[in-house]
Amino acid sequence: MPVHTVKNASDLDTRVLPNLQRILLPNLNLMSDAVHSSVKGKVVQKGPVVSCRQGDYLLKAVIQEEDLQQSSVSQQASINVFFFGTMAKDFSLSVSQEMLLSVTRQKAFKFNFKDIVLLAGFIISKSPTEQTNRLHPCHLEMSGPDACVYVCTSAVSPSRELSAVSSEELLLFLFTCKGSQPRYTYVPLNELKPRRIVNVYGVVIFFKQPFPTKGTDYCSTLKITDQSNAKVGCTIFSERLEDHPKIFTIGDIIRLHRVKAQVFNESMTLLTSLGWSAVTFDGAIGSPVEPHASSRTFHFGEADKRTVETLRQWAASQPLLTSEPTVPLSSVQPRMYFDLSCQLLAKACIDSRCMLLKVWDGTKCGYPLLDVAVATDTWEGQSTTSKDREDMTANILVYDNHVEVAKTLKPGTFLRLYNLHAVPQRDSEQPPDVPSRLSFHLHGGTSFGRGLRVLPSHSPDLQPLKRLLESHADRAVEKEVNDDTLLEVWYTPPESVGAAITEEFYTVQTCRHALQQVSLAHVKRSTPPVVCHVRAQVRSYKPRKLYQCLKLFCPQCKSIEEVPDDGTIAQVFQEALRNSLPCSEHWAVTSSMDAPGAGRVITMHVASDMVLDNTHSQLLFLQSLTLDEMCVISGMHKNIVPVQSENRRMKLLDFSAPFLFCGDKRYYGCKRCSRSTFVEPVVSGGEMWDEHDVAKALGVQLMQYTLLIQFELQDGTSTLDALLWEDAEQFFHVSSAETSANQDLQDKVQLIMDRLHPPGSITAKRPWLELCLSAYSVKDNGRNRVCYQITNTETRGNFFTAH
DNA sequence: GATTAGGCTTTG
Repeated sequence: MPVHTVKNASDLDTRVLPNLQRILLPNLNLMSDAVHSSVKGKVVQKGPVVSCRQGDYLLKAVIQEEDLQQSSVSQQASINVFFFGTMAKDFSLSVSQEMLLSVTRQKAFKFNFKDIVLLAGFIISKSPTEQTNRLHPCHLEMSGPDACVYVCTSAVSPSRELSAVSSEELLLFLFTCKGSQPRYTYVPLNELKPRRIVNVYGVVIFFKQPFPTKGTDYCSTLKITDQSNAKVGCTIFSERLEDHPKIFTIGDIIRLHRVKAQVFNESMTLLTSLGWSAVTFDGAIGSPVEPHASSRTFHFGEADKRTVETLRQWAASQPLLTSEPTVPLSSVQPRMYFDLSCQLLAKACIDSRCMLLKVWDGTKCGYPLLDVAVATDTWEGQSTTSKDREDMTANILVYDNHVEVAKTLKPGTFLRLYNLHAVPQRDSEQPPDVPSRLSFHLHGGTSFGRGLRVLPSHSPDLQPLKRLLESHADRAVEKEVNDDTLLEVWYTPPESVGAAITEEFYTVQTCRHALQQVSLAHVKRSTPPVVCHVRAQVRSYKPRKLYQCLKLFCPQCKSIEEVPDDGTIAQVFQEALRNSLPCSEHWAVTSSMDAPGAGRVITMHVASDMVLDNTHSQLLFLQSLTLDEMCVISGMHKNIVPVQSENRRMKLLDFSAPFLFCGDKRYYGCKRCSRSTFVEPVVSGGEMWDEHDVAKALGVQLMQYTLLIQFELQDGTSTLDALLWEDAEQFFHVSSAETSANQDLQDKVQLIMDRLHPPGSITAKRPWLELCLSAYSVKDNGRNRVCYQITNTETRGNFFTAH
């Protein structure tokens, strides 16, 4: 009993469930044949998913008949629908409620951005609330195995009001709506109301590592605040440790979705509710706004980035929120409690309730350290011997609940230990003037945030520590100190040693070539054309600014162009304003309006064949508008072609600007292969046009978006420059065209590049990649040159998937 | 399937 989505509203009438009889809601009654019928309507109300008895879920919605004659009884046009079980959850995720937007200009009218649903397999029951809610005398229950829902989401469907709207009103409307509604609204922490399910942002002012509860879950407790200065405790329950928010330090920023406000001990608290999610960010101004997600899929966009940046700015001005820096070993004083960032060198089991961790942070403790005697064979990772390093390694006794986490650690991993205790161990025979040796304890329990956690290797606050450790490792190499442990640990890529805990990242070949792996030196000696399998690391890549990887490719003349930046495009629009004399085409209906406050007349042309169509599917030609205005309008309307006039005829803009705007997407024509003169578009009404149809109708050669990156690969035998181009979409699991308009996908590509080649990383830290390489010759100035391309390869790993 | 916990005034 699934919830299906369809693209076009017309599919609900024609393609979907053709064997069922549509009943108009006013005609529906208890005697109607529910088995062979369907109903259709817009979703005018959607309630939350609530859990009811027997562990079932329930969602109530109201749908309203659309296809009504004026005379219909309005009370019977809207009906309560109850969705049960997983269908309730699916429905809640797939469907949005009708949004009414009104524009006043002499008269008010409304536009309905709504989801339309087609329901079948329902049970018709008498509505017990007919008298109170004044809706349909029946309600529908969607619960049985035959229940199914088809949804057409976010269709801008012309209400009667809209179809009566003139072009001028449409233009005005488009200008009045500045973009679409935000996906989520966030409640300031001082405005929480009990029992409400909310989304919030906050700066972490206290946190505890997750600990097992007496129930089934782990529990994280934290306290957050925001610009309202309200301080709110949060309790997060989840069975899986990895689902808990990844908080590393006070001052980190957290975004919580679907948490429930509740009063406890007279203060407001937040509690995870059904479908909750948490995303955290580093709190430092200027560090990349990279989300650490607690769920595998989440939405993250420009608005989130701005919110995080604003919160960072605010937090920086609050002295109490700036995170206590971790204390290096060199600054540790006896008896203090402190947080330590370090690298694990070795570990040993003392007993079931105690483990010994040997760590270093590149600094030397000012106090003599206690050495804990452990049998050599109980160490994992080598116990140390070098006198030099003995002064720099600390032995940490980890107790009770922390043993569970400590057991999973692998030498080489970067760690943070919270509320570590420096305990002076006084030897009774020691003279009082001799300083006592320090030992370090991570006591049992989670009070004061006690605990330990693995730091991701790309964590910004790890970078100073890594530089320090790297310099020690380098010095050890220079001095040729025969101390393999240190070097081995340092040069073991955390990606492999810490794989189980931190992250996994690798590539796989998707081709069926049964090829033996060869070295890069071997590839270079081979005669093209040839396909090879190699194992290599990324030494460097370019362009480093990833938006520069996105190119335009003409399938006709094979040329590759940069994607013009907004400055260039805005310039083309400005120049076109000069050619704003009215033009008329016999095939178009033209209307004009004053641009608000700009002393300019904006003209809109619609192909006459399309005038009677659904406004959303029309191909619009707009003249005399700026790029900014175009961006606002294109967010609301599919298929807009910017035009200018020349000798009273309509003409396309220079091809440095997109010839077509479709929502967020922009499409370009090839300067060489497109007709510069305007071609009358051959249109037929009713269809939804895509960029290919529009290009064809206008005589434009459509440029394809493509990703192009040049890698410098290395494997110890040689280095080699290889392009990632034709199979780049497969490699990154994205579509180039979608990526051009979608911040999430751009972030995804960036995230993958950061895994392939972590910023600031040394060679040993970069992952080894299994790659399929194609070598081929190209003519370059009359000479043959060998080129290499990464083909048939895709990345795998737990990088986030945006949706 | 609900429940869990609700910092904290540390200690091997």
